[in-house]
Amino acid sequence: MADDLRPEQLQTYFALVEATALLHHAVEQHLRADGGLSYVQFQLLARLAGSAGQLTMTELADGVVYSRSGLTHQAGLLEKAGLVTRGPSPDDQRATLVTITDAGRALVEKVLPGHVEVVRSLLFDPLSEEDLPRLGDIMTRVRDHMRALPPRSVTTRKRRTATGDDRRSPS
Amino acid sequence: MADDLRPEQLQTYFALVEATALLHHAVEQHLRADGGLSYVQFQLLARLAGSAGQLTMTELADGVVYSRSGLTHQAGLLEKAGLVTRGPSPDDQRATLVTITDAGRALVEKVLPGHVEVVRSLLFDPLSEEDLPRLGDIMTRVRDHMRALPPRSVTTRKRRTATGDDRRSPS
DNA sequence: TATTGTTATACTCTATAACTATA
DNA sequence: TATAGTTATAGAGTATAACAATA
Repeated sequence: MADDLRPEQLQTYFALVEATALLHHAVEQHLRADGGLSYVQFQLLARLAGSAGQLTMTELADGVVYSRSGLTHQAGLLEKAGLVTRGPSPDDQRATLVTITDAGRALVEKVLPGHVEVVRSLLFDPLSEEDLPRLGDIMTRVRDHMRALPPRSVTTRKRRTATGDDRRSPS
Repeated sequence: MADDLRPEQLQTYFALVEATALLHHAVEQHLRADGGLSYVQFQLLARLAGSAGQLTMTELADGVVYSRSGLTHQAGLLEKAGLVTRGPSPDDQRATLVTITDAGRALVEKVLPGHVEVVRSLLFDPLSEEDLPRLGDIMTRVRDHMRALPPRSVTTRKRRTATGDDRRSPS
């Protein structure tokens, strides 16, 4: 299992993956139970609430969802729930402007305290005052590094599914 | 958006979430393209390869999957792909013993170098020699903290779906 | 009675491809 | 021609509940 990374690195990688998986899971649980939202949906709403209230689909997608259709789907769900509205953009006729509604803002505000509480109790509680800037600095650097590297879609090959049905039988 | 966490904490949280999301996505892309495996499937195989080659379903599930049926499903896929076998345990007649096959080991070994390369280039490249032990220490502490806290299932409420169909019409 | 695991089922998320329309 | 967005569709992942068998 220690192929090429030093044991130190491997251990760090595993700890990071497991910790963030647990955090993500806990946060999703809370958002679902407390607001009926998935994490992606929460991110979209939070982004809208933070950015003057309305964004175009492309702006909204950036960094949150990895495919156009995925965002269309999520935006549709949010719209159906009355949390956002969609309308044409005055600047660019091709663009769709997504606007957060009062209900959307209210939901974000309702959910936020609990969300923050989960994050604090799980992530920040075990950290010292020194850890915080270190972790922040490190992860910011890693994030910026990753943002810079791949042009957002990494080849998207044909998807051989080792575990998928081989479908050698005719039907 | 700065509800209760200090701006420093919020920024750290966001950086962590985005960086790990990007890392996770990149790793999944690679595993899928190079081995036809999801990340969960890879984790299961790697775990088996590391742990003497065979584990019971419950042991295997620990920390990887969050529901029994989910693991049964994944194990079924891996078995169908010839990467593991399942059989009764001699110790406990209720238990199912999952064993990695030669093909399973081979696949792990085939995929591992690329996996490691992705992790190195995305996560460790931008880190200094000092960052590594700091990150490792911090995330280990966070992980252990999280492992200790919740008994693995956090209430699992009724799941009100704000974005789901309200289904007020009698159907 | 508690635990291990499977089955059936349903739902959510995500992605690909084809398409429309504007720039 | 390139970009913005939608639609249709399909596939993968995960969870709940009901169940069978063993401890």
